[in-house]
Amino acid sequence: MTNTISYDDVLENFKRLLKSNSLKYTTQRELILKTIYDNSGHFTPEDIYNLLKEKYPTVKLGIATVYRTLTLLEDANIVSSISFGAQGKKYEFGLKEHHDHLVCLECGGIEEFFDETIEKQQEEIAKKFNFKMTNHIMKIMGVCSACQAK
Amino acid sequence: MTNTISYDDVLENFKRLLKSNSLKYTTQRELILKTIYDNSGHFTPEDIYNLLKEKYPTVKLGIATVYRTLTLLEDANIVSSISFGAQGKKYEFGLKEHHDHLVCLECGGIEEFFDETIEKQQEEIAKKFNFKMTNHIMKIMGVCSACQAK
DNA sequence: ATCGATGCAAAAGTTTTGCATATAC
DNA sequence: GTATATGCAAAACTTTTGCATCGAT
Repeated sequence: MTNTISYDDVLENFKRLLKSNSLKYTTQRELILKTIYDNSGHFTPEDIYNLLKEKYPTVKLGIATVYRTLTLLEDANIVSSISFGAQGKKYEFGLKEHHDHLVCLECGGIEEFFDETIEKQQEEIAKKFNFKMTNHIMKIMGVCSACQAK
Repeated sequence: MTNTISYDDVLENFKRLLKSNSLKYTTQRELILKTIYDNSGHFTPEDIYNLLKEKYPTVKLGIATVYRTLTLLEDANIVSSISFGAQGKKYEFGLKEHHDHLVCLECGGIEEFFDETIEKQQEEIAKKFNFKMTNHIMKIMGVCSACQAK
């Protein structure tokens, strides 16, 4: 699923956000944001930490900073988190087109999809329960095409 | 959402399961199962531990047993677990009619619903992706009717 | 009497916090 | 120069495991 916004725009927005909150623009914050933007996957804080350690061995980085930055980015609605069962909480770039997930129980892989019928029906349900919907999550669990073939 | 089976039947099935696997029927296992059956809510392992400690102060019980029993019950498809965001993994009785969840972000309350259109559409999506669906989860997050009125 | 279950405490894993230092502004 | 961010290590949680003992069969 493609991102709806270019990285330059994301970065500019992020800088503006930092400035308006008297927060500082640091190398660590930029790299964490870039990692989540570039990789279409879904990452745990530790995944991101390891990826960055490997890719930029010279940059000083602590796991605490990853946690702190993810919280910051989530509050700013730049990334979103989602719990994938036993695997724990994962983060993904939040400014994609809205989509839901197919989670493979064999390989842990995640595919994304979007379905108009389901989107509409969710609104109907919220209305029926007089529920003010801010977000929704739908996950289909099973065995992906590739793993069935194994 | 009502349970589709009486507690007596649940207990009988559980005893049969234990027997056929050379496992033992213990007070702790029965109390944990009963707690999940009786309370329509969604519990963390610690919730269950605290509830039982309070209700049956004389029964010896360790948190490890709660974890072990929940794993056992989940493997046997008697309870099911679901991750509710930051709140971590929660367990609920699994032999209810199938349903999905409305999660209130204000009060943490959970309402259940069932929608035929969504069920059908999920099967369509799985088919489209050649995905062998074993389970699915859908959560609508927002503010419940009661909290909007506050 | 046997074999699995339990509680406890230790260990492993994950996330948060305090603090001295480093860095952006 | 000042205020915030960072890394590190310690602390706080959550979940799992090893082991001696207990209890169901």
